[in-house]
Amino acid sequence: MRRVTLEDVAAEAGVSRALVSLVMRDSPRVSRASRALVQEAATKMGYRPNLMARNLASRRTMTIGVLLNDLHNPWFAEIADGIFAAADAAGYRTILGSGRRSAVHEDQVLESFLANGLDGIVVAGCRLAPKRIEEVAKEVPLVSVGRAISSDIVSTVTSDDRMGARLAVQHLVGLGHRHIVHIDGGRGAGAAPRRSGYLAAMKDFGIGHFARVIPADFTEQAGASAVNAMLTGPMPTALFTSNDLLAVGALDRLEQAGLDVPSDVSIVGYDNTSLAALHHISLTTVDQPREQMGRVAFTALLTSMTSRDSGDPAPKADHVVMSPALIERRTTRRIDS
Amino acid sequence: MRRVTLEDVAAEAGVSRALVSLVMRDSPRVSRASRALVQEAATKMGYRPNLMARNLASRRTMTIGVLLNDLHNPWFAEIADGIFAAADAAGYRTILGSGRRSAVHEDQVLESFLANGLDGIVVAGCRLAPKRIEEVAKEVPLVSVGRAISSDIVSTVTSDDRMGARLAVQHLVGLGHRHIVHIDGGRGAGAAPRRSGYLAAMKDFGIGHFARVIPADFTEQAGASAVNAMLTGPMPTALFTSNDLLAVGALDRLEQAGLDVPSDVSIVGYDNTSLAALHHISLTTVDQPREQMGRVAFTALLTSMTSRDSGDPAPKADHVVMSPALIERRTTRRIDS
DNA sequence: TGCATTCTGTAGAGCGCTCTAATCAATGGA
DNA sequence: TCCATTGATTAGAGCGCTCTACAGAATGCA
Repeated sequence: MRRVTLEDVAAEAGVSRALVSLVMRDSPRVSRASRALVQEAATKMGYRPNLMARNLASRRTMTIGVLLNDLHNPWFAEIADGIFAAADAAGYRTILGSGRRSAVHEDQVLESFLANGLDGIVVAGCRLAPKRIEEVAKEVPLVSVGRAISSDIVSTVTSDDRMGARLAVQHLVGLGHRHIVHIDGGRGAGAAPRRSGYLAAMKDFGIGHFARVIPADFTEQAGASAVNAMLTGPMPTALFTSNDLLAVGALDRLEQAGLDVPSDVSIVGYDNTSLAALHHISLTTVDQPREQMGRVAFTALLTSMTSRDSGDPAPKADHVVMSPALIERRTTRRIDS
Repeated sequence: MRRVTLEDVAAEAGVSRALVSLVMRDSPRVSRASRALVQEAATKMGYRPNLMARNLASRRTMTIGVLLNDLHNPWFAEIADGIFAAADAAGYRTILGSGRRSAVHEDQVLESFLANGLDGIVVAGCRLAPKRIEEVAKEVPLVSVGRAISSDIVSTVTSDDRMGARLAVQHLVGLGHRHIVHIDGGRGAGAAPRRSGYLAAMKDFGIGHFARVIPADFTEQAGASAVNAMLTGPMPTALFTSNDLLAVGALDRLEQAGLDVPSDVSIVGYDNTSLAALHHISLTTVDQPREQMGRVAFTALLTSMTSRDSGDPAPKADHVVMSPALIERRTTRRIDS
């Protein structure tokens, strides 16, 4: 039950190995007749090219690796959708690795990608040190999506988180809110610019003195705790949280405390995950064009891969920043005055 | 900037290629002295074994492929967690492929796994025809998780969906409900046994005449529509939905119609996804031990892989069925009588 | 001391494919 | 008719590693 090889097909078809190889790769250099002959033999024998051998010999895999930081977060699934679409169109295979929210695992996955000689790598929401990411990028084209890295060898695709935060504040201010508190995302990807964007916007709208940041991280639990901490003092009229999970946690705790959202408190989340869209939650939030970000990330990677192929000097890394958009749902309301 | 190879390291260390190879594979057949010598040379030169070459030569990859039907569904992330844990412990690498909810993509991913010569494959919630899955299983050890397949070459790990449905009905009956309607999952994995389990349980509890199945599929939208359809007639006191998403959709539509859950209608979902656990939703649901299922799936795969290695006749496929458990939260309540 | 045994290390033939350069037949132009 | 050109095919040398002998040194035992 040995697997069928090129050689077997060649023997069956009565031609050379090289010719079979050419046929398998759709080379235009073979005659119609022999192409048909070989193809027939191949299908008859159930031949399937051995990619390990092919990759080894050709030194390319036509495969990219995508490192997702957390399989549990729908954000990554949507980024991946965009990458898939673009990679498919360009004839690249895609394999996924999960970082399991840990730098150690992320590193393992990258090592494995490298050892397998993949043509390119996309890291999504990667937590690894920028230095490490650059190291990898020296060996193989790499682009980072969702996490900004200032480097001229790794391209990045992000959305403008400062701007997103501003949109959130602007929306709330437009509804008459002044007392707007930010629940922070700690070390999560994008949390820092969202925080600073919030602070800047508050100041710009002349309500900087109301600004207040409650430390937390990207979990529902943290959102609930943050609200808990606020419950003792005077309640703000609005909350802007660094992601949707925080918002949901906050929402829950508020209602538990007998406060109504949005009558008593308005909430704006961030990410527009499928969670926010659930009618039962219906969270006003800030959207990033995730699928598009994935697509653009692949495009950037492709540029880098092809220029490396053609031996050009490494092209200057590209840093694409997308625009976020406010999605208004049912957790925000004009303030009763 | 050529990558450093075994040969380079051997030259640097002044030993043979074979010795370096042995050191890289931690063979006990090398002396302390030469091991140290080689390792030093390797790290100095930044050597990293080329897995394509290694796999080609050794005819094993120490890597398994995991095909996830849908990256957007948290169910898969949790199954994957279990597989990761077990595979790590056994020293296997794991790569992921997404089926993107389509049989075509699933097939592509499997083809790619095969062509890459992976040692084994786990398919999770795979929608491909059983016949096709068996075909693949003939070439490489394969186990299916979350989807039952009656075959004696592909092992399966599932949870007892009929039993899960019975638990749901039993819980509701225990709370005094009789008029319990089932919102169906259509062709989704597990939907059929849940439906038949529901029907059987209703009959067993002597309330078969109340049984009613509303056709739908595994989406929030379908849950809402199903409730919509019910709104015209007399409302049941309880709903058992084929998954959590359906439950959330139903929940939303009910509240929109002015009915309170659980005061007016109780709801039991299925899957115990993270969604159900959100405090804001707090759905009573049926849990499957997903992580454990993933772990067991890998174990079954490992059995199959090792016996294939040692040339034993293919072992009889194993069909593990796990027990579901009812998770009581806040969407069910004793009926007011 | 002699011989079997164990321990280390190495040569060299692949693994299944690609790729360059060469071969050979057919074609066309002068 | 001859030679350059084109088109189709092939030989053969790798790609970077593993693995099966096998060789030589060191050890044990009688």
